[in-house]
Amino acid sequence: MQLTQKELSLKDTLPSGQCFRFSEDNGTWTVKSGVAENCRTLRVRQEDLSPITDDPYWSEFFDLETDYESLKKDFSKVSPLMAQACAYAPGIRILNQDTWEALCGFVVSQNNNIKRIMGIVERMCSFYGNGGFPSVKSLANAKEDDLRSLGLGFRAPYIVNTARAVYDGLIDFEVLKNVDIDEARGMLMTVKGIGPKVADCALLFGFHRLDCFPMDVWMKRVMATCFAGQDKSIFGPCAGVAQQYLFHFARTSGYFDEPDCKEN
DNA sequence: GCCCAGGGTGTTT
DNA sequence: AAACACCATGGG
Repeated sequence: MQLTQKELSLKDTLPSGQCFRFSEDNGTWTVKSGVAENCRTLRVRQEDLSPITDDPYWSEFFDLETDYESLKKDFSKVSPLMAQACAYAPGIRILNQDTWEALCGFVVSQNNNIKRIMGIVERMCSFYGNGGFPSVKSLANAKEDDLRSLGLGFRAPYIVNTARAVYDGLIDFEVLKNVDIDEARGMLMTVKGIGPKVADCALLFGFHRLDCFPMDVWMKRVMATCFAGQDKSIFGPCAGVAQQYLFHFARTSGYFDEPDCKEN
């Protein structure tokens, strides 16, 4: 399979707040995914994406099966701003990540910034995962003080709660994958420390539920400013994909620095 | 010093 | 149900 930068942009996809274990050095990207001994490492450059196209695991990770050209075409009809967001970074894709890693990572993300999230996750991987992401069991048995020493702060008990809920079977990924989206959301939110935003991010990036539409501070800004009185339904059944284009555009383009953009 | 960050919980109106 | 304080921590 041939891929162009328009179809997959590493620089627009990896640092767009979906995943927290990647780095870039002189054009070479390193991505890690998965728990402990099953952790995989990808090294790839934009000029040669064959390490992704030749490997089924990474092809799925970067969601190569979904037709993003078709989605962007439909999104662009919604409004000029949506069209602008699609054109701004057309190579964004929704990552299909390890479920547990995504869920846990977005518990870390709350009231936090992406740079610091990445540092915390990296320290968690060193401390508990021998370089891979910490297993459910290791975090279910973790001491809160250890987690606080890694920088988790008030999120420390939330991590333990989440891990225990999964370890004890209260949260069952196989069940969550097969139930209605609102039910899945509700089940995740029974954990103290998982609210609507974290649940939506986990479902979008860890369960590949493309209709989930996480509303963080940036998306609240976008919707209030440019889609007042409307909701995710205007973007159709894959609204979560539109959300990622809007999120990345809002956060990196500077467009929303001075809110004079009502009519778009 | 202040405000913010891919928020959530608990309490007060 | 909507508004608010509070939560740890580092960067601007």
